[in-house]
Amino acid sequence: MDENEVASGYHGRSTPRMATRSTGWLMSLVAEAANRRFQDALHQTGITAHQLGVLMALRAGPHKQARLAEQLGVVQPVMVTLVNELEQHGWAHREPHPTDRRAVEVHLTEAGQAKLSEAEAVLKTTEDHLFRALTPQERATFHQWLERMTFELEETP
Amino acid sequence: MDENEVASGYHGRSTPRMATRSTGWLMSLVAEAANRRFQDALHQTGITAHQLGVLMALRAGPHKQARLAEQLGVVQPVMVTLVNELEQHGWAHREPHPTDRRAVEVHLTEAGQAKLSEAEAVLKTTEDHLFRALTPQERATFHQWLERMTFELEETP
DNA sequence: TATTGTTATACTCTATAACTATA
DNA sequence: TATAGTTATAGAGTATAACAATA
Repeated sequence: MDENEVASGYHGRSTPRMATRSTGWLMSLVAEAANRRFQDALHQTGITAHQLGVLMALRAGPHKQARLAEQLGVVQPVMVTLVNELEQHGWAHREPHPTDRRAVEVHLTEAGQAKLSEAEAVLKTTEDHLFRALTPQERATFHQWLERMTFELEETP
Repeated sequence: MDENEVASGYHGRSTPRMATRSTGWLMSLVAEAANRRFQDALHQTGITAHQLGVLMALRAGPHKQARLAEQLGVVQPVMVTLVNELEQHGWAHREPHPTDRRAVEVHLTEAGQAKLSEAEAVLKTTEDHLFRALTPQERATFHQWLERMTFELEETP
């Protein structure tokens, strides 16, 4: 990244210390590093972020595949692959839908629940490490500010 | 996104208000929205984030293509395409390297400088709008905390 | 022998189309 | 007519291989 870089949605690999770093650029940089760590941490448990997203949705109860795709913001063909993967790992399984014979109902298995707990524990550890530069109070304030920003983002796109 | 989602590097499209949102997940969410806005803003000026990154690097002076690729963290074939695009727009041009006959030297043109200024102005506006939920003081503190986090991230990967 | 630029190729992710079956 | 699931296909973005010219 060059010396006069500002927020651009683009991040180079090398990040020498420099004078001008806009807040938005910094945030993207940190978030990118965070996502990388989260994904690495998940990788060690053998699950992907997408797969984990499905397991999280399934914790609320069985879902139709189409509902899962809708909730997670992916198209149906992607969800087919995801549920296939979950079934191969034994973390979820398909059952015929009780009332709609077109649909399948995706269920969370016990192994899936265990993997879910494992993944979330790993993510919590990763997150604590990520925010270790902030005191608990600072981190709470940081969280509040992010909440405010998302609120505004949702109100006025 | 489901109700019990935590930081995972994955973000669904729909984001209903829910109880548990980890700080890391929130930050990724906001950063993702930020990047989307930055890219949309850039799109209106007709430049991509990657192209802008190259122009920013070129502001410090002419560069070899290989150095540009290195600095921006892309492989050389990608940089070939990027410089081609920049030349087509007239924002940069290749010249033979004065001492190394293998290399080309990429120069920023006046049109490139103008586009650079235009893009940065648009990004500044976008960023101000993005952080409008924070007071100037809060934003300054937010910035400091991010700086601290990046410092720690660089120290202990 | 290593580096520069380039082209060609492969791979990953995601998006779209098309099809069957049910509603 | 619309929806659910699936398969096949296409596209964007990125990574790798191979090459010629030069260091």
